[in-house]
Amino acid sequence: MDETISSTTSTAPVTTIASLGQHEGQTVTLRGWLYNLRESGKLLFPIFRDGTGTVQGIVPKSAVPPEVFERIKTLTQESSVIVRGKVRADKRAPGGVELDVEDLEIVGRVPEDAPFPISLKEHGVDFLMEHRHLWIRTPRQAAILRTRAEIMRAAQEYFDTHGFVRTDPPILTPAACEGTSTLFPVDYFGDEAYLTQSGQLYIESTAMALGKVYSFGPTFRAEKSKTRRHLTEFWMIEPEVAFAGLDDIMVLAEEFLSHIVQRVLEHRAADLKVIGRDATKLEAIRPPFPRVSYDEAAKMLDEAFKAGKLEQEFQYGNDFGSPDETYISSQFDRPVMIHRYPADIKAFYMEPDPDNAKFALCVDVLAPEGYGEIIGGSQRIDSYDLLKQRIEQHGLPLAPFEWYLDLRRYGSVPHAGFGMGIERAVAWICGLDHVRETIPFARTLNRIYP
RNA sequence: UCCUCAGUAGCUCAAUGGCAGAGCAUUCGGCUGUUAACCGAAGGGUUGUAGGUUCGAGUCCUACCUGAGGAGCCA
Repeated sequence: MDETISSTTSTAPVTTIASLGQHEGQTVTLRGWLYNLRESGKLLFPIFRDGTGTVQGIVPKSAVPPEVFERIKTLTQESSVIVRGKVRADKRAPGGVELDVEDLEIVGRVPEDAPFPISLKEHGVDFLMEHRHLWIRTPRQAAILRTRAEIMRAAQEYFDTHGFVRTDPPILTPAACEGTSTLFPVDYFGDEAYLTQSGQLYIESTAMALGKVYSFGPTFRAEKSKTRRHLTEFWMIEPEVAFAGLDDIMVLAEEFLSHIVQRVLEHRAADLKVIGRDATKLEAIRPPFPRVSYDEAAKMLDEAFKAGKLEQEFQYGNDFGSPDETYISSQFDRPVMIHRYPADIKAFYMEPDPDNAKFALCVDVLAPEGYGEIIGGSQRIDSYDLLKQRIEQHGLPLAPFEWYLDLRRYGSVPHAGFGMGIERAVAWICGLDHVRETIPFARTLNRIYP
């Protein structure tokens, strides 16, 4: 297919815009779309994009046949094209190179009376989300999606090279995992099933089979949350480790996050620049991360309130609110790990702190710059009796958890793990103000189109 | 679920209760180095919906719809 499409216009080798730097002085073929067209008299400046980047072409009227000049002059935004041209280094070009266009073939022409809806000027959120399928063509959105892919790749790479086996839990589940969040119900041949809100309970069982495991897939929350941090469908990567405690997974979390950030800095520096992300803030992301206990964090919030830096007084014993998290994370230049929350406000399966059973052996990792919680994890209860007791205390039925209790009947061991929300991590690493731009098609409270 | 804000041309926004406008996009014309190019011209409107107040409503009032930001809850 590619051969027939490119051969009609050009016999020059097909390449991508991102790799034009290696083709200086050569005549090449590009396949892509017209991003913008500027003109100055007998000079045309078409800007092409191909998914790897953008490059400006230059077309002097005297340099091409009249019909080619006219074809480019009347080209419409986002028409698809195959271009042949000579790569030339130019200091004026943002990417360092320009293309002296020799010939151009139109593959799919956008009609004048129905132009591409997304102009280079500003647009509102509603309009952009309604045209998300087209919005992702713009350089900034493409850069974000490439960075998301890099983050996902780096996350998997970390676990794959550290002895973890990927074991993905089911998406259709018979009951709530934690009994807290609101779930999406689906009809399962006449029975009610739910879309998973976390694969954790399942990977606890695969960890007992394989030692170190992780899962990576979509999760669903039907909460009516309407903020810059919430999606109803989001991706989570969750490691679970047998014979591990809270301290082990805190070390794991800081090394894991540092690896991801360093990979993005290595491989996606150009995209970070397009996005406008201050990379120096990311360069500080290396172990060790600060560790703050719930009690210490509560003290920080107390002092901040007294100093007038927080509007609302923190009530000891509660979970931190968004403004609280923002304040705490703003005190550090790298993610901060808050550990040992009160057991009452945490999930039923968390191991109590042996030093003080009021607290749970759990950790939340708050990203810097006010991005809030990106990781939540804990050591899991390994005692059969205690786990059973906790299920009952939380008013949950035992029957759906029998398989989960089996893990404590047959060779139970201390184990721990965490989950990282990919979209929040992407939002932080890219410096975005909303998670809706971190995923190709965001699912939010009020939007399921396109 | 609660609080706040917004809805006017395809898009982004103006318009003291008194003739509905600009920029971008589109079309036409000009310009040989433009960087969201620029300059000139043209076409483009049931002001979210339904009521109400008024001589007169885009503007004021009521209800509803839609969206956004935040709270709660969470990753």
